[in-house]
Amino acid sequence: MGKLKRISESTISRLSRYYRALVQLDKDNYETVSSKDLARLEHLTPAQVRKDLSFFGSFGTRGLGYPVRELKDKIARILGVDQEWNVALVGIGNIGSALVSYKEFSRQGFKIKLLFDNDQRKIGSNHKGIVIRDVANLTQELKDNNIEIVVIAVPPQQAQTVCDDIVKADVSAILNFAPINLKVPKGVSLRNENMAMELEHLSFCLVNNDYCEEG
Amino acid sequence: MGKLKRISESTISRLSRYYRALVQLDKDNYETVSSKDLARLEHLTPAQVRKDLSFFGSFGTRGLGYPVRELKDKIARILGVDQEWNVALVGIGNIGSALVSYKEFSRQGFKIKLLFDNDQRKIGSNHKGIVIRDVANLTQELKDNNIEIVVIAVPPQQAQTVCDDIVKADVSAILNFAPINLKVPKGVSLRNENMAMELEHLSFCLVNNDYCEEG
DNA sequence: CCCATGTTGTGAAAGCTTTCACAACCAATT
DNA sequence: AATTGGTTGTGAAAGCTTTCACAACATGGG
Ligand SMILES: NC(=O)c1ccc[n+]([C@@H]2O[C@H](COP(=O)([O-])OP(=O)(O)OC[C@H]3O[C@@H](n4cnc5c(N)ncnc54)[C@H](O)[C@@H]3O)[C@@H](O)[C@H]2O)c1
Ligand SMILES: NC(=O)c1ccc[n+]([C@@H]2O[C@H](COP(=O)([O-])OP(=O)(O)OC[C@H]3O[C@@H](n4cnc5c(N)ncnc54)[C@H](O)[C@@H]3O)[C@@H](O)[C@H]2O)c1
Repeated sequence: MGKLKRISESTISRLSRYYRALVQLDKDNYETVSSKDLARLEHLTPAQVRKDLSFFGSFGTRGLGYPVRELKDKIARILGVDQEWNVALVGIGNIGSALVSYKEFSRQGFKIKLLFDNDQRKIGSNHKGIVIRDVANLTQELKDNNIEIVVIAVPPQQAQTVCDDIVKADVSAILNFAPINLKVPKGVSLRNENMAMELEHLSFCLVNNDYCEEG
Repeated sequence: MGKLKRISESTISRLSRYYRALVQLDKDNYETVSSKDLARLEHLTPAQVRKDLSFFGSFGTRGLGYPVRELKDKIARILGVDQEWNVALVGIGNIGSALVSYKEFSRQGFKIKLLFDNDQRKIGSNHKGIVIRDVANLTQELKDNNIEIVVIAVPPQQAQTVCDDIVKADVSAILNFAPINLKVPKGVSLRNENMAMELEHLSFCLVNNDYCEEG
C-alpha cells in the first residue's frame, strides 16, 4: 500500500471525479469498470487513472478492471465522504442563501448545521429551518457544535476577521468565497472559490485563443 | 516579447491574482512594486512572479521594479479585462439569482445582458431589471445579442442540452456550475465551478492531514 | 494445459513547472 | 567615474506530474 508520497492537488481533484463517475456507474448497475472506461468518462488517460489509484492501494484485478461498488466505497473513504461533516456557513447573503438551499451537499454528507450573519435584521430569523446566529459568538458556537468545515460568504473586507475567529475555534477546513487571499496558520486547509478568476480565465482565452487550449 | 510558448493554466490564474493585487496597490497610490513585494502579497516566490510576467514581455526596470499602474493596465489587456464582455446566464435559480445580484462582475467588465430559464412562471418576469427569456430561443438570442460568455446554472441533467445550444450560437467561453462533465468541441473554453469538489478536497484534507499540506 | 486477449500496477522516460543563480542594468552617493 | 545596493529577465537545474511500456496476472476457449 503506497502510504508515503504526498498526494498532489490534481490527484485529489481527479479522485472526486472518479467518485462521481463511479456513483453513476453503480446506479447504472455496472459491476466492473476498466481504467480505460473510467478515463473516457472523465476525459483522462487510462495511465493517469491507474497511477492516481495506485497511490492508495491496488483496487483492481488484472485482466478484469475495478469492481465498481468496491472502488466507489474505497474512494469515498479516501475522500472522507463516507462520513458526515458538520458545516457552518458565515454570511447569509446572495451566495450564502443559495448554498443553504442546495440539497445536494447534505446528500453528500456535508450537513449545514449553523448559520451566522452580523445583520441584526437577519439574526434570529429562520432560514430554511435553520436559525441565523450572531457572528459575535462565532468561535464559541463553532466549538460547542463540533463544526469541522466552515464556509465564508461575507464581503471581502470582513473575511479575514471572520477567518481568524474560525481558526480560533480550531476548525481546520475553510471554503472561502470572498475574492481575497486569506491568511491561515499551517495545518488549516483553505480552498478558494473565486468566480471572478474563472471569468478572467475565460476572457483570457477569448483574447489569446492561440495560447489557451483545452478548457 | 515572448510570444511563442503556450501559457499554463496556473500562470493565467496567477495573472488574475497579480491583477487584483495591482488594482489595490494602485488604489493605495503605490507607484512601483517589486517582484518581491508582489510575491509576498500573493504568497508566491519573486522568481515565479518574474517568470510569469516574462512570458508576456519585459514590464519592469532593473533596480526599480514594476510601475504599478502600467503593469496593471498591461495585465488587464492580457487578461482581456480592459474591455467589456457580454454575458448571458442560463438557469435563474439559487445560484443564478446570486450571480445576477453580484455587482462586482459588472464593475470588472462582465456585463450580464441576458437571462434564460425554462420555467414558465419565471419567463417574462423582471429580475433585477433584466427580463428572463425562454431558453427555447437560446441559440438565436445569444447570436442576436453578441453574447461572448455564457454561465450555465441549470440542474446537471439539463446542462449538456443547454451547452449544446450555446455552442450552436458560436459562443466559445462557458462557465459551468452544474456538477457534470460537459462535452464541448475544440476551440470552446469551458471552466467548471464545482463546489462539491472543493468540499471533498477539504474532507480529504481532514481525513488525510499528513498527505495534504498547503490549502 | 496452452494460448490469445485483456487489464492492472509500476518503474522509467518524457514533459512541464518552479526555483535557482547570476549577468545586466538602474539610481544614488561619494 | 567608481562603488554600493537593489532589482529584473532568463538560461539552467531541480522538482513535480503525466505518459509510456511492459511484466504480471486473469479469463475463456480450444
Ligand atoms: N453573489 C455572487 O454571485 C458572488 C460571486 C462571487 C463572489 N462573491 C463573494 O461572496 C461573498 C458574498 O457575496 P454575496 O453576494 O452573497 O454578498 P451579500 O452582501 O449578499 O451577503 C453578505 C452577507 O454577509 C453578511 N456579513 C457581512 N459582514 C459580516 C460579518 N462580519 N460576519 C457575518 N456576516 C457578515 C451580510 O450581512 C450579508 O448577509 C462576497 O465576498 C462576494 O465578493 C459573490
Ligand atoms: N445552489 C447551490 O449552492 C449550488 C452549489 C453547487 C452547485 N450547484 C449547481 O448549480 C446548478 C443550479 O443550482 P441551483 O441551486 O441554482 O438550482 P435551482 O433549481 O435553484 O435553479 C435551476 C434553475 O434552472 C432552471 N432550469 C432548469 N432546466 C432548465 C433549462 N433546460 N433551461 C433553462 N433553465 C432551466 C430552473 O427553472 C431553475 O430556475 C445545479 O446544477 C446545481 O447542481 C448549485
